[in-house]
Amino acid sequence: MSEKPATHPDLSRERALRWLGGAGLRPTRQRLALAELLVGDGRDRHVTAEWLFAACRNQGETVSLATVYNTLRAFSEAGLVREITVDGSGSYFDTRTDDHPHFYWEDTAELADAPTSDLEIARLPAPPADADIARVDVVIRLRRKGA
Amino acid sequence: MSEKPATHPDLSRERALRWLGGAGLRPTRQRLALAELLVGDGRDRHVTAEWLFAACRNQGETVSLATVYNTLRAFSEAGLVREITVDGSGSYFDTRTDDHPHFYWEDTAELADAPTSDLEIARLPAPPADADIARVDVVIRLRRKGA
DNA sequence: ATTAATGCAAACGATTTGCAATGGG
DNA sequence: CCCATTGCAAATCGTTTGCATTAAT
Repeated sequence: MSEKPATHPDLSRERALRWLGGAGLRPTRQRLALAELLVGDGRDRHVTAEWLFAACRNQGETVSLATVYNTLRAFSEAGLVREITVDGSGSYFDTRTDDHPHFYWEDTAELADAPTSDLEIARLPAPPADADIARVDVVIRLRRKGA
Repeated sequence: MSEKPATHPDLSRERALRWLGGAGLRPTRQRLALAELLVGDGRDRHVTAEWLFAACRNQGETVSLATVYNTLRAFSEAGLVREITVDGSGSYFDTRTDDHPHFYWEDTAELADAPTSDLEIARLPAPPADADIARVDVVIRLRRKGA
């Protein structure tokens, strides 16, 4: 219901534009709308395709669900977002693209950043000789107390 | 094509029987067949439903794919296996049910145990006050060198 | 103009479910 | 015998794709 933008609208648009431009992606109307929802306020975000689709429509923008999926894949391949799958049903897209731990609420299926500074992996298993580590995913599954 | 059982057939059957019994699950013909494939030789295993289905048929056992799925879910709920989802398409079932790190080969989509002893998490982010940690999933994604 | 991006609807693959048939305890 | 388990086929869910239309550069 709240129509108040989180930050100055022009700044949000500006950020989205730079974000797309930096990856060499054409700033179409729908990409811009999606990008604004993702990085408009500069905060990190974990969204599902469905969520983004709904959010976009709420702003009055017209986008098809297929385009949301295709766009998220494009963003992902361009390195703008990172795809994370935590349980079989649906994946999340994280605007923060470096290795960092996540909290996952099992009851609400919400994904959030865990404080990075508090994770310290002292020793990581050495990869087999013919392999490089592409990335390390750490998901801390949370259960509400007294559930 | 190899018809040679990995271990003594009776021992394998025996193990499967105890495994099911310990969880209070009725040892039907198909559950027994699946259980043998999973724990018959005492080694830890990471299987997909499709793999298990195929493996079962190769032994000449008749099982429906639906039953494989339902049975894996039953095993999972009984705490006999742990379900792991690493990327959107399909989940793995691990016969080892404690927290431990995994290697994931991005090119072949294979999941394997990473040497546990080599992982050391010095500090884990503290869970929010109203939450308990249900489990911690660590997946080390591997990319073949020079790919 | 040329080429890429969009939207729809149909296609998809993994998993689940309804329900009748079967089989353990 | 009774209730759990099975199997099949149809249903579901998230995601992708083919292709004609539209919009960027």
